[in-house]
Amino acid sequence: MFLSTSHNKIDLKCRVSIPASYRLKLEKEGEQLILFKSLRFKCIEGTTSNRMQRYIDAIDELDALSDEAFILRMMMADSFEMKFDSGGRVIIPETLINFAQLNDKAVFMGIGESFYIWSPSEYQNQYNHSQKVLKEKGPPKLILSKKKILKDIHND
Amino acid sequence: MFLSTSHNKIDLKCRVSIPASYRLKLEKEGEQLILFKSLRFKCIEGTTSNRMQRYIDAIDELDALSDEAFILRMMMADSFEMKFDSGGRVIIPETLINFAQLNDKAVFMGIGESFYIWSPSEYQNQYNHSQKVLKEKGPPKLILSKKKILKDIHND
DNA sequence: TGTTAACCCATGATATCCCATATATATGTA
DNA sequence: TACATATATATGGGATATCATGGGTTAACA
Repeated sequence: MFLSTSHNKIDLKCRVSIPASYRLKLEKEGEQLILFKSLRFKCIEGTTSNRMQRYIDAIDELDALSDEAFILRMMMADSFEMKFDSGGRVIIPETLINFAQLNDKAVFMGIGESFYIWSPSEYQNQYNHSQKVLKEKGPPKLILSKKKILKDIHND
Repeated sequence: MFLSTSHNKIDLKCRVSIPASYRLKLEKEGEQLILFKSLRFKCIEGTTSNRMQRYIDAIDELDALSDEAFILRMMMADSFEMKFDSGGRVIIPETLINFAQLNDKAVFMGIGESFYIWSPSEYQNQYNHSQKVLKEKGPPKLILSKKKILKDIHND
């Protein structure tokens, strides 16, 4: 799983080190790393080629003119397969840099089957927001029920 | 998989570079590149010879006189097997250039098992549409088949 | 003989590779 | 605990290969 948070530097060549623990997961599973524009947030999302393949398979099962198919195709078009250099870095495509408004710092946030790459300021916004919700509404309930899990996956 | 988007130039000889990552996929799988008129959009569709073979096989499964079979045969008739030059370019057949109304620019849009070649303006339409849908309806919910999701939960 | 595809080589921009160094984490020792 | 050493990770920069593109020359063919 992709877990933990780390703040890494983006150098002048748009290179950034992917956290070693993320790399290890990919390596163990023999997976490629895919980066794409998040459908929900102003951030980059990273996941395995295997998981991306499942989205691709889903396209074939949809009506090609449906709204879902349009969005999924655009998601694929905004996806990139990453290659690591010997130091475990990747070059983040310009499209994604612009989309997530990244400068010289990237915040990696592991969320299980995928991870997010935020600009420090967007990350702070999201963090503050979640703290606020936590304070107002209390911790989420029923987090392990099957219903909730299905709902989460569908919203994913 | 075919992923990512790139804007390449069509020169005076109707040559255009196929994105290197697409070529790599074809090469790794020992596949030829097939281009044909999209059945649904004003664009060229590209895929592997293997996938095209599956379309052909599908015809045999259908009632020979059905509309579906007819449409698939029409698709075959306007399909072209591409040859690469030493620089990774192909010459796009005039029929396809006209069909997709291409001029001096081609937008390659990878969508997994295949890719589209759009004129910049048609691509922009497609992009705008998907952004509009995303904004109005939010990310698609039922994108992964239920069978797979249940299987994944049990495997977790 | 004219048209067009196939082949060849050139070039600027950029990604990839390689090696060096800095920082962080872990391990060992007093 | 304090400090030193070792190992893993993150970062910097220069050399080299690759990519997208342009243009010319030869080969195929009607």
